[in-house]
Amino acid sequence: MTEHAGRGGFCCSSHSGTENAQAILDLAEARAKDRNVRLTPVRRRTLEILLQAHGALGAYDVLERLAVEGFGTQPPVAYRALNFLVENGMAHRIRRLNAFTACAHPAEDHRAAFLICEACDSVTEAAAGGVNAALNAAADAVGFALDRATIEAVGLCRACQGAQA
Amino acid sequence: MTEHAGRGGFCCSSHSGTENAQAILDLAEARAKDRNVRLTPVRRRTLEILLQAHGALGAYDVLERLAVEGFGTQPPVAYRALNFLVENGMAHRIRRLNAFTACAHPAEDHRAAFLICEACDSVTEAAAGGVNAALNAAADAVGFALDRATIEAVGLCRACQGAQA
DNA sequence: CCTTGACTGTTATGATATAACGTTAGATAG
DNA sequence: CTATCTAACGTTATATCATAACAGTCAAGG
Ligand SMILES: [Zn+2]
Ligand SMILES: [Zn+2]
Ligand SMILES: [Zn+2]
Ligand SMILES: [Zn+2]
Repeated sequence: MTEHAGRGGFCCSSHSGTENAQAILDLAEARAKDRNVRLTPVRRRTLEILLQAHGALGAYDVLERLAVEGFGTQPPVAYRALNFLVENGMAHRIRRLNAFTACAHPAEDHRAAFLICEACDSVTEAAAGGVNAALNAAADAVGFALDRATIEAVGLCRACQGAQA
Repeated sequence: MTEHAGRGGFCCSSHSGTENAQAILDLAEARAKDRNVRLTPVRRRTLEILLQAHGALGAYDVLERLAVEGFGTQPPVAYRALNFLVENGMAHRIRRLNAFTACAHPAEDHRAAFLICEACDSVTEAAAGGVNAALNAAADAVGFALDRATIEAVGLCRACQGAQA
C-alpha cells in the first residue's frame, strides 16, 4: 500500500458522521428520482463510503473500499461514481486535496465553500451565500459570466486552534 | 508530444501579455531583494515564460520550454521554480487547471480570485477584497481560523460571451 | 583553503485521472 | 414476451501531474 486511507483520519469533535447519513441517503434517493437519474448500487455505496468517512477521500481510497466489496477494481469505477455524485449535487470535489466529500446539505441547491483544517484534514462545508454574492460582483465588474466557482479555505478548525504548538 | 502547449492558446482580446512584462519582472527582482531570496536564472526565466503565456501553463509546459533553453529536463526543475514563484507571490497556482500563472499584481500583498473562461481557457486575476471579507465572515461564524484560500470561478469571459453557439 | 548551505540537475517512482472497448442490465417499442 | 436500444459497468492500457532521494556546483564566510 502506498499511503492511502489516512486522509482526514479523526476530525475535529463534530463531523457529519453517520448520525444523519441515513437521512442524507434518503435525500439522495429522492433527488435522483427528481432528476430522473439512477442511484445505482455502486453510486449509492460510494455515497455511503463518503458519508462514513471523517474527512474527504481520494478516488483511490474509495476504489479500495469498493473493490473489497465486489465492485470493480479499476480507477474508472470510482471516478465514474464520484463524478456522478458531484454532477448531481450529492458530493463535492475538493481540488486542493484531490479528494471528494459527501455533500452535507444535499437538499438546497447551494454553492458551497469548504474550510480545510491543516492540522486534522477535516473538511467543513460552509454556507457561501455572501461569498458567492461578492464573487458575482467581482465577476460582473469585469464582464465575466460566472457559472460556478471553487472556494476552498485553508486554516485551523476550532478544535485544532487550541492544540497548536 | 502528448498534448501540451495548447492550454490557454489565444485569449480574449486583452491579456496581461508582454506589455507590462518588464515592469512585473522588475517588481519581482525588487521583491526578491526585499525578502532576501534569489531570483536565479531558472526562476527568472520561468517567470518570463509565464508572463509570455496567454493563459496558465502546466508545469510540464514550462519544463518543455526550460529544457530547450538548456535548463534541466526533469520535472523537479519546473516544479521547484514554480513553487518558488508561488511562495514568493510572483505567481499563482490554478488548481482547477493544474497550472500556474504569473501574478498580475505582484506588488500588493493580495489574495486573488481567478476567473477562468471555459471557452478560451484564459485566466484573469481579479481583485478579491470583497470575496475574502465574506469568506472571513463565514469562517468566523464557525470558529475557523482562516489562513489562505483558493477562489476560482469558471464561466465565460467577456469576449467569449458573444461567440457562443 | 575548506566548510557550509542554497541551488541545480538527475534517476526513479508515486499519485491522480482518463481513453477506449467489450459486456451487462434496464428501459422501451412492437 | 421478445427485440432493440442505451446507460451503466468493468476491464486494459495509458496519460498526466507531482515528489523523494541523491549527487554535483558554486558562492559566501571562516
Ligand atoms: Zn454541499
Ligand atoms: Zn482541525
Ligand atoms: Zn496575483
Ligand atoms: Zn474566453
